[in-house]
Amino acid sequence: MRERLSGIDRPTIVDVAKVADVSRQTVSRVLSDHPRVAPATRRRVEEAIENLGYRPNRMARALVTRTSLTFGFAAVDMRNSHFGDTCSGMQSAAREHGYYLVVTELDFDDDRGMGTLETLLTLGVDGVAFFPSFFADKEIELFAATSGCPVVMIGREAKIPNVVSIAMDEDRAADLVVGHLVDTGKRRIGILMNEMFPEVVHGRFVALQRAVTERTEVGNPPVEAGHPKIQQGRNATKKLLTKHPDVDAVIGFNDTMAMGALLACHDLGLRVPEDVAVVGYDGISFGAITNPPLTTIVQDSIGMADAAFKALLAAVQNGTPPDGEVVSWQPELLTRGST
Amino acid sequence: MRERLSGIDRPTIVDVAKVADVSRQTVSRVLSDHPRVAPATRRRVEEAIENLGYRPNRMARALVTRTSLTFGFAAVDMRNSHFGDTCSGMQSAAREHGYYLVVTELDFDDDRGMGTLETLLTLGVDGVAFFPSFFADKEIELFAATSGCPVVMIGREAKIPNVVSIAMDEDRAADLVVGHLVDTGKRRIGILMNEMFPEVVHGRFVALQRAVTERTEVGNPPVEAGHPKIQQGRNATKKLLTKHPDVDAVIGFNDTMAMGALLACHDLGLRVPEDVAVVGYDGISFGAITNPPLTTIVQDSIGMADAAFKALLAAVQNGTPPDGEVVSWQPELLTRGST
DNA sequence: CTGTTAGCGCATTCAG
DNA sequence: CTGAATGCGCTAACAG
Repeated sequence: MRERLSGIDRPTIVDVAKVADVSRQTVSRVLSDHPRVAPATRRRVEEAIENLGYRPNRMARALVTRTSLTFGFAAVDMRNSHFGDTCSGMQSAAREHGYYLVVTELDFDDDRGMGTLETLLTLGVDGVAFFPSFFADKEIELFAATSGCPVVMIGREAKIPNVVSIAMDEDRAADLVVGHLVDTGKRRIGILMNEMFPEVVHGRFVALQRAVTERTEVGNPPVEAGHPKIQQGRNATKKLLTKHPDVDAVIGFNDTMAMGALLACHDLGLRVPEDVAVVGYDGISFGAITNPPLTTIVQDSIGMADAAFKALLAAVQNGTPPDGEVVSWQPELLTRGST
Repeated sequence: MRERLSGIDRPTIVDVAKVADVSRQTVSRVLSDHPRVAPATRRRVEEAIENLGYRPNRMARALVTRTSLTFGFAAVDMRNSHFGDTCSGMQSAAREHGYYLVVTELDFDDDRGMGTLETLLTLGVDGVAFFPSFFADKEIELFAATSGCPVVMIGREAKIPNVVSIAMDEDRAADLVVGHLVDTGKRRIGILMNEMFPEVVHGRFVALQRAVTERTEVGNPPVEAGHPKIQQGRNATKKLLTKHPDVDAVIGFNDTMAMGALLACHDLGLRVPEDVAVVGYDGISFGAITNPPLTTIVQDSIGMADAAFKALLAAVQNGTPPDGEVVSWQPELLTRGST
């Protein structure tokens, strides 16, 4: 037997069979809880498994069953709380159902990430869930068509064949945010946009623009863009407030940018929320400790993760790929000191 | 051919061979960049691959080569910045070297996580890196002995056979923190400990206790424990400061707990750092936006991730398992407004 | 209830 | 330079 590079070889089903003095097939039956195995035989096999420290090789199993009980998950940055929460949520859901989650990060600089999703496929996952970030709808459609497994997209509301889309209701979120700002007396609202992923940003941007136009007297809101990070949010806010000194409220694409806005206001000697109100999106836990604490749109990451897993599971169990279904999720406004 | 549950079947090497009118082996040679393939043949095969959208099945390949070009990574919570940064760092390192990282979260409530590491193995990874969190040294030793692949542990300094340990120099970190506090005039230092993972905590705790005892006049420092979260840090700090009103500095097990300490001081009407100084561990980015900004011990997550990957790669390439090596990493103190 | 045969998709011998 | 056989570890289908 060729040895693994690492030295020690793990026992195989044959080793177990030999020790238990049965055929491989019987061992296989014990492993899969097949009913028709004599109790005594079963015991012998289980003992052998225990003694040898045997663990079935899931790759070999998947090769023949064409099912790995594994789903893939991908996002650009697991440390981003919304992505991370969703990832954790899917891990839990998967575990509960005897599934396993293979997680990988998408790299914008690399191959724009599509190759990473492909690699996930070659690893034999039964389905894929991911945050589309910088992918175009067309790319996703092509991927889904050739993937040979169910595909779930989280965070963008788009009707794509063979893809289930799970996303927050951006219109509702925008109405909540803008409505709240207007209710608290704000009249000139600026927006901090994410320049990194135009595709995903689009829905949120359009919704915000509509809500601002509808609910305030000034037409199109002033916009600055930057990467969705604290420092970039800070810089973008400074530019925004310098160009438009009448702005009395800033909406950040996400909480991180909004945190930057908080810092920018401090830099410029503006009081929050008296001079400028600040709102973010996501509801990350660190929003509670900023000064003042951040008002934000909370997405139900866990609920969405659960829905994503269920969609994948249903598709696998029914043997039918998903069909352009869109699952809409309701946002909530968490009001804190920054507004 | 049996169909996948999901319907569409992905093309195999045989399909490519048929289209290119060659044998499977020739396709295999093209895939592995074997030199002795006629240019014309190679072109035909490459075209067929392109047209069919063929991607090699890594499971089948791993089964015969006994190498998956995949490493496993596990930690309790990817959203924890230090874990997340390390994970990202390993992803990058892996990508650069043609490797792939399979990430999974350890679940304390489940099986205390060891089963999760086992599952990683059954997935066919060539090596495993993980944060030991709640694992005992003995458990890890057993796992490493039977894993059949190199094992790297990050975040605990322990000499375990067949395991490379990559960890921060806790003594040095403790000296930096306590030295700094003493230098700024603090005399009565309290500690916020992590009650969740006694094993990993131990090293940091012992180091801090020693440093405090050595550098201040009061002997053993007062300690409160809680989960490594903001609210738990807040509660623990309140208890600590109520029981010991003379405490003028609080060291948090990590930044999150230290943030809780900041809130607790605010709750109690204490000024930071005048009345009570606060220090954390990790150097997470949100530490920059607290009020006041958090002084913290910064670990070089990326560097450690790189070292972990390199250790795994070296072990695989040399065909020898690691042998209880301990790689020590130097901490740095990032001084900000909270001290 | 248990064993035998066949083959999942691929790479590694060994022949031509 | 290319093809045919063999087997990685496992399960499905069929015998008995």
